[in-house]
Amino acid sequence: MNTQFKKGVLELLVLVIVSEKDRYGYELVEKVSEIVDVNEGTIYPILKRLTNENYFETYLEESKEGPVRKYYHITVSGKKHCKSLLKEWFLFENSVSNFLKENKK
Amino acid sequence: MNTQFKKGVLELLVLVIVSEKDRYGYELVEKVSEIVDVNEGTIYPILKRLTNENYFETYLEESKEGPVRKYYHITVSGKKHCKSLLKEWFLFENSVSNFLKENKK
DNA sequence: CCTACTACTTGGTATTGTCAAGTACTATAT
DNA sequence: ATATAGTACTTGACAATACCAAGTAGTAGG
Repeated sequence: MNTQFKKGVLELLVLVIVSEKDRYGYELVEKVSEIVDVNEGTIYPILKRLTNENYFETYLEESKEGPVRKYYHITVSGKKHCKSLLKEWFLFENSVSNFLKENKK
Repeated sequence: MNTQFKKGVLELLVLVIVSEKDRYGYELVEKVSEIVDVNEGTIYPILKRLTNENYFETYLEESKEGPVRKYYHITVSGKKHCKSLLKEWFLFENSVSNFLKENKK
């Protein structure tokens, strides 16, 4: 799958998934992978970035199946950011796909 | 508009526009701008790249309204590339948008 | 001859994804 | 007890692509 298409979109997917409920990194990698192929080394930096930008807050929780998990919780600012990214994505996607569909004819 | 969303998509738009008929650079900048905001300095490097990869052939033609125009013509290999990128885009776009729409509920 | 529009080029920068390797914990089987 | 597999996270070097700004140059109109 074209790597470039994912740029920016992975951030949006992560935001939406964490919006739904708190998640830990490894879980996010799996969730996102169900939608598009993605690498661990891609998701963790996104989480770090979004946390630095105050879109996420984190806390630790022990697990019986392995090492401690770092959970991500979306902040108010994160929700706003998510909403505005969502809007932008649909605007973008619509204008691109409409153009492409028209030009296919 | 989110810069990152455009990554890879601009190449696809350029390929589709040139598929329809031969175009020169400046014209392409205008055409693409109708779909998504874009910079001159972004389109020209794409054209150079696609030409280097033998997806385009070029020829010069004089113009009455300004300097000589460099026209881009799509090659057989370019058409193939365009088709496969189109497929990838729709696969990608569909799985992302479907997920986002479901998660909005 | 000055300005605007057309047309293309180039160089430096920022962002983001990939790959590969490494650390470390738990559970299960040998 | 130890080797393996699965879970969980981190890091660093690298590649691709978009942006901005500036520069070159031709044509047309005031």
